[in-house]
Amino acid sequence: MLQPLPRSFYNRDTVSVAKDLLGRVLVRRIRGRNLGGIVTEVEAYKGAEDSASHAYRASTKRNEVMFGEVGISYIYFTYGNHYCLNVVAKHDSPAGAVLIRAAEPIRGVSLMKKNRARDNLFELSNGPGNLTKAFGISSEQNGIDLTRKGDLYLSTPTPFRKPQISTSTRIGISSAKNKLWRFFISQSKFISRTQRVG
DNA sequence: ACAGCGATTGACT
DNA sequence: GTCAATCGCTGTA
Repeated sequence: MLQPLPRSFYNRDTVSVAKDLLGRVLVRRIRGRNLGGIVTEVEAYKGAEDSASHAYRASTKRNEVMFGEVGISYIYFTYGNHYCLNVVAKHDSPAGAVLIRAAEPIRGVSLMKKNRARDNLFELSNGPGNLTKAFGISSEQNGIDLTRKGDLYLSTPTPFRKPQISTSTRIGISSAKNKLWRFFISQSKFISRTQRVG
């Protein structure tokens, strides 16, 4: 039985949580079917100290969960097309979240292929927008408590070995480009496209 | 009220 | 490699 990661897991520095999420499993239950994927790529976003973060300025309708309790999902809509999944994670700071950018599908692959209208295993959840589409995640899942064993949570697979981690700058941002807050499993083939260096 | 653009993607040259 | 799609958020008026 896979138990959700506890609240304390997310009550740490955002960057530490981001790295520690690599190799964990994302679980999604949708209409009685289960989907699962090993997290392979993440990015950390902080608050007032991070100009690339949605929480760089004050709390708004969109980013309010980033200022709230840790272990809660933060899902936003972007580029008129895509949803991105984050987990609120921070310690002694007002806001912070980890963007889940890619995963290796391990359960419910056929449904993911249907959701993505694609057959290639490596293209199902290789990017934040693709991942949410494969897992059937939209703004309806914003604000979910990921420490409860519900329709969406993160857990530790068995067996679990801490993966080797590569680091880089974050993708698609126009400020704070110097921060090395993107982390991914070294050599993984399940990484957002053209970003596999390392 | 409105212009500009984004934590992206897929199609195309 | 390059670029359009698409709409909600944000800053400015």
